[in-house]
Amino acid sequence: MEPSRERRYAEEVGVKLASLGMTPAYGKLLGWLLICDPPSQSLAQLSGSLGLSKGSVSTGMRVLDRLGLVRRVAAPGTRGHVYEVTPNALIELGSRAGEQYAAIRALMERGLALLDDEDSPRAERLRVSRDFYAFIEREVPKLLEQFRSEYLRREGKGDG
Amino acid sequence: MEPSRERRYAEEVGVKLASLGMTPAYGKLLGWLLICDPPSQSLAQLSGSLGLSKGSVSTGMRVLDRLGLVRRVAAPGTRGHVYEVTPNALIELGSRAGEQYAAIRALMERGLALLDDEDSPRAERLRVSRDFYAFIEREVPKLLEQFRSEYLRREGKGDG
DNA sequence: GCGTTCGTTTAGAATGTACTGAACGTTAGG
DNA sequence: CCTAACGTTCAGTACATTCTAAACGAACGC
Repeated sequence: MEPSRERRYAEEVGVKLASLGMTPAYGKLLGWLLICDPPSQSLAQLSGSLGLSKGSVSTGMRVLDRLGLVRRVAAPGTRGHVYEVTPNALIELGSRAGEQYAAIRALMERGLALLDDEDSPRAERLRVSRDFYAFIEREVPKLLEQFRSEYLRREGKGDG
Repeated sequence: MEPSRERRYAEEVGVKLASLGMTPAYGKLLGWLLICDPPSQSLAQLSGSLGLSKGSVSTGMRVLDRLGLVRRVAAPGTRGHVYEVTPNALIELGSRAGEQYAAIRALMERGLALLDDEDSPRAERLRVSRDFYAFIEREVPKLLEQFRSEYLRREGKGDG
């Protein structure tokens, strides 16, 4: 049987997120939760729809949960839970990029400390890099805040 | 024999860049070129200093070259070439992040197209994400330009 | 024109990663 | 208490990646 368009979309998101450090299976889960109907699904549903083992779904959801991309909610009536993507999941994801920049800046500092003379021409390559990442590190949070106030606040949206 | 501080630094950079999609060996090469003395080194020197095979260094330098992080220069006198890191290597690297954002935005668009009604509440999660990445995609180039004019131009630096 | 040095390419080995499947708690209803 | 549904954990396997080593090509000095 041909996989559905929705299924293939989840697959694509999985591939993309894999290239960003997540595993394909976990990215697939996130992709599916972005478009699935109903938007909240149980472990069994996810496992079935995506052809993943219960184990993969279980650990996958835990990982996504700890990253703040997904959340468990108690399912009313039936026992057990149901998972759904958080409204700002991908914003959360994008915001995290800032940490990477900080790590690189730290590496540049360490490199400079290694050279005899931080002011020598030889140290130029490291100084420029450090200053660049320091700049990014400083500006990115401002950018995020700008988006929040210009967009989210204007539209009166929250993340529950 | 205990590895030198420089060698260990290269190693660290390798690990970090590996977490960003590069392979450890290639990241190691870049790390070494950031701090080594002399700053331009031959394939044989790199291979020896870092304990990598000639093959790894050869392909690694080609990859780094195509990414604009490193360049070959003809060595005067002796036959053969010599490699050095470009002054703005890590800036180049950081700037490339913008492409990732564009790819994610495209994915969000595709997701929206998959839903029956793009304006439905169900589509909210995707709309917000799309708008966020579009915002970032728009703002990041401005930020890079800002850095160039405020820092590089002020200091009168170029990348040859 | 040969020998030597420099660099590239590729097959293969070693290592690491992602996912499954099955065994194991846990909770709730009958 | 017993059974069944639900979820978690973990050992093992299949797969992919990374690096090496060795064969190969190209350029220069003699």
